[in-house]
Amino acid sequence: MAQRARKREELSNEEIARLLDEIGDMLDLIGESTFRVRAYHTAASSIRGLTRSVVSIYQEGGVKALDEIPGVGSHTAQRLEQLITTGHLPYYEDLKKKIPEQLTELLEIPGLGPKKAKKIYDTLGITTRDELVKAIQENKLEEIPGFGKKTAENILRGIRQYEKMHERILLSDAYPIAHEMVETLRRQPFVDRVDMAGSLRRMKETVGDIDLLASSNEPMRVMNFFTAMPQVAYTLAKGETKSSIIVKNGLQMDLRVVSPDQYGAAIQYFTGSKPHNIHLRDIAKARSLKINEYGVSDVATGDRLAGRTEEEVYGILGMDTPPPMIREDKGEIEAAMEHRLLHLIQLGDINGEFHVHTKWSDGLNSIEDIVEMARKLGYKFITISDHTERLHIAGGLTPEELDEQLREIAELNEKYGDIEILTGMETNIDNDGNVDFGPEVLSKLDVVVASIHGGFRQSKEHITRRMIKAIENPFINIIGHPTGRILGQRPPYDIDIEAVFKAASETGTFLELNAYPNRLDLKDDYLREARDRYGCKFTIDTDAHVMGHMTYMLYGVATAQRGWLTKEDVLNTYEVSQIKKILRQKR
DNA sequence: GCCGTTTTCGGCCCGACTGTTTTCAGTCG
Repeated sequence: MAQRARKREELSNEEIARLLDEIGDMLDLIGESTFRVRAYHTAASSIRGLTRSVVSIYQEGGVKALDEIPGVGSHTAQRLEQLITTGHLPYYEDLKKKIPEQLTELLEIPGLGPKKAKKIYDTLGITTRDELVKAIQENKLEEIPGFGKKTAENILRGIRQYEKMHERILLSDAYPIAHEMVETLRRQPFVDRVDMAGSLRRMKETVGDIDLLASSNEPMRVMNFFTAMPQVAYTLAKGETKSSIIVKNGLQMDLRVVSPDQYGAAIQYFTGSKPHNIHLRDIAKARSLKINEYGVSDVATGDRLAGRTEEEVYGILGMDTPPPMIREDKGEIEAAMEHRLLHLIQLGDINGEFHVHTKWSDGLNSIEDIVEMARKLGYKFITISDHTERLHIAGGLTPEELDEQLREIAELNEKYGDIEILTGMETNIDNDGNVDFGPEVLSKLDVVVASIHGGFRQSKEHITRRMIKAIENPFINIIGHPTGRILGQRPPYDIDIEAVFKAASETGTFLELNAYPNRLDLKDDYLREARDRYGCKFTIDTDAHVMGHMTYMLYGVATAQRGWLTKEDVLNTYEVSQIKKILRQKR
């Protein structure tokens, strides 16, 4: 009994979201109303964005509180209650009996949707990708009415593409490629404007593909150029306004071309997100307006009213223009309507950072290299924060080595008049919540970052206790990468994040937004919640181990923007004298 | 299934491209 109760308690938001997504897919396969299908996916997506666990929301506020989650209505609320209290969901289990186990996996193949998947299953009894590949190779698929050789080929290619990279790729892997492509297109005389669009322009931590938008009076020339570039592996679709290619590393890249006077409407449309656009269209509709990628028009007269610039499109709806990074339909539309959008932090606001490694521990550069890089970035300060001794694998510093390092930093501070080098360390939070050094060592430093580097599988209570003990340590200023996730590799450790926010806020401990592209930890939703509900303050740090990593600040700031952070929320934007004063206040 | 400045019922964003189709369904974003 205790075992079952414990199991139920551990039901995570991600598990619940996956279950709802799966229900949506199954309903799609049996031909249910697309609106009902969408409702399940919307609910799943909404739950993924929550900072509080659905289980605790239910425990505190019951079904009513569940119903208040956006996109979750009374039906789903009741189903969630059933799931939470009994550990079972008969509705889901009944659906599973109707639909073969792996059939929903076929929906993940690009180019294969619910209708075709169902038809393939009904006629050939196929439920897995392997069976599907075999059927295509034996030319069985093209015999199905409505299918042909081309369809079979496309599905096979879709399967290969899926197998090659069904995971989303890191922003930092897509961004430079897209940037180069934009620059190349921009140089062509027949191209008017080009920009990144989609999740890339919104700077999401991972992206599924690369969306580009161009304007031109000669769209076909743009498309011919685009699909003939040397990077193209093959062309998925090519038209006058839209083309899709797969580039040689397996990434999909879509290019849309519109005429110059439609650019604003198009960049708005193709930036998304989808929920943001759907909400926007809803508002337009209520005002008898129609928005598409070519402009905003009056439904009654058909007159085109806006579309040249993005500001025009939002303006005609009575809204300010929300920055792309927050267009997720998480309140930004209401804020834009009421002219209360925040002025978000900008890359140029960053005066320096607090978490950089050198070859004193596991970094590759000298302190001086790092300082030179910081000057190149226009920083007013930089912090050297190497690992400490008990993190052996990272060549952590002993107290004696630290003293030596402090002497070197003092010399460099003499040498450079235009930048200040702060002394620091990234110390390890051990299994009991203690760190390597005591006050006699820590008090020598300007900044102490403390992070968890092991024991990821400990219980939620244990990890939370460790973390809070570190937060309560008067010498610890910053908690490094607070959830420990590595995108695409390791989930966050199980921690009571709200307790962490609360303790950090109460003690004046900063939470790091680690800008390293596979961390971006804290993530966007957490940043916003920590600031709005608990009044937390943050630092943005690259955790650079090579000086080139320091340019990752770009991704950190973008994530901060996605978390609605302003300059005031982030310590890096303050003057050095203020920073030193603020850091001393905790001791 | 969700939701409310037309609505507690009746809507639900909108258009491009492809393929197997003689007029459109399926898929995608």
